[in-house]
Amino acid sequence: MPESYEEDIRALELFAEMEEANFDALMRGAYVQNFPPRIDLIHEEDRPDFLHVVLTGSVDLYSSWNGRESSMATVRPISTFILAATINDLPYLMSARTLERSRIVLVPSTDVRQIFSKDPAFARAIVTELAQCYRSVVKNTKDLKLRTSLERLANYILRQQTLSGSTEFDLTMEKRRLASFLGMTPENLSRAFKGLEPYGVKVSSNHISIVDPDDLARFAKPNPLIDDHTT
Amino acid sequence: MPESYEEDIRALELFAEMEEANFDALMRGAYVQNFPPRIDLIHEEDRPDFLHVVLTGSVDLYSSWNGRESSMATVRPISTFILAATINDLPYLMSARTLERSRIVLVPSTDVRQIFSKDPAFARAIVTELAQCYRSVVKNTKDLKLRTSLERLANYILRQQTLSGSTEFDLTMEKRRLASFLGMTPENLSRAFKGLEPYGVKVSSNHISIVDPDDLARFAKPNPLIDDHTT
DNA sequence: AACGGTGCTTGATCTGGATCAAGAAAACAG
DNA sequence: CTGTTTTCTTGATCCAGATCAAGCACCGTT
Repeated sequence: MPESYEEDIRALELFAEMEEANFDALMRGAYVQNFPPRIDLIHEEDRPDFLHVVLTGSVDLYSSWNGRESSMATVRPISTFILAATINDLPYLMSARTLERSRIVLVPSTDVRQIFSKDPAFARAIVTELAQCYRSVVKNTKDLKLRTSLERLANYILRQQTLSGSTEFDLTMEKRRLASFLGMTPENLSRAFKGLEPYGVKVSSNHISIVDPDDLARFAKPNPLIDDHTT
Repeated sequence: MPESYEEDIRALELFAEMEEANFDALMRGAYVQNFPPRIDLIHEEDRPDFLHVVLTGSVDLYSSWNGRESSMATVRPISTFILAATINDLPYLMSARTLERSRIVLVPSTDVRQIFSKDPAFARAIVTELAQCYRSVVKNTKDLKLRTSLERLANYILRQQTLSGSTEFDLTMEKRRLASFLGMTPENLSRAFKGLEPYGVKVSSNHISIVDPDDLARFAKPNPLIDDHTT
């Protein structure tokens, strides 16, 4: 197993502070795999045999019920999913599929649980991570329950602007997935983009440019307790 | 500080396995308080000075944005809120108010964080609790994104039936709050109850009776990955 | 270059759910 | 008990967003 990606994993907050010996033990049981696009990695209801770490590419977390499907989140390098199921050894609540060609590390769940119980620094990191995940989902719920679809899109665009650090950027996912993530249909997303034109949002293909961010913000009314996903 | 409620708290999974000395230290800094109905306990954006434990009564967790408000969850005895903010020392994402007269224990957050870092059993329990909270919110999101309001109500009724262990039970919250919790207006909740009559749901005031649970289940299609809040 | 496939857009229509308004029923205070 | 307030219900109307249908743009394949 090449040293290279182990360093990347070690750099993750989740693994940064743990004992060297324990980290090595975790990595000993782990292995890397390359997946083509659109491959189902895990499925709702499965047992969490592995903790997954995305090294490159991207992964879609989605859920289904009664023939309907909804995109819940996107996992980008370098981060893990789905920790909560692994830790409590309970069935996955979401399915995961690669969006593009992806390199993914698989760490046996039993190893994670075992080392969790003997490495306090690792335990501390897991708690921080879980609390963060929890807070993210709460923010997402507030977004869904308190805002209209137009407001959700406006705030999504402002968040992407912050992430990219520029008033011009490319969408990081295809529009049909964005629609599902925001809880709307592709048709309505198309119309919603049009609906934001009066606030200075220009869209061509997957390129977005914001004429006047303040103008857009006056409509979107972004709020750190919903939109700041770093805390 | 009377022994009585300390035993109740000790019985909580979160505190059950920790060292006696550490539990005592936690309780030494804690104090109990009685609150009348409809008192705001904490407010979004506040710093988490205390971990709250509900001994009696009930507490509504809700959120606001842009003049709108939505009920997110109800906390019933004996359980805690809001752990995630306390642990990571980050602002609350939700506000909390008493629904009825309630006895609540306040445990200083600094004590919780300090003892968390030196008591492995306590750390383990916190992880389990956080993972459970996380999974609950994910289930709630799936409920919201994958189901119509009528389906959400039908499944809510089936969940309450399971909890009460009977096909007849009383609603545990007023209808306007239930509506908000389910993501609909009070007017529409009223109509939704009517809409479930064909499936054998009878409502009079806050008393519900289900004529044929199987009939209702055929419509509601309950799913453990959304509706079973014990895992 | 022609092709099929897929995603995106646009228009027309439909519907679930929100809003507005008013009356009925409870809950509460004096 | 009585008047007041709040919740719940019902009806009428309105609107956001879903669905249906068709055309268009893009992209990799052969």
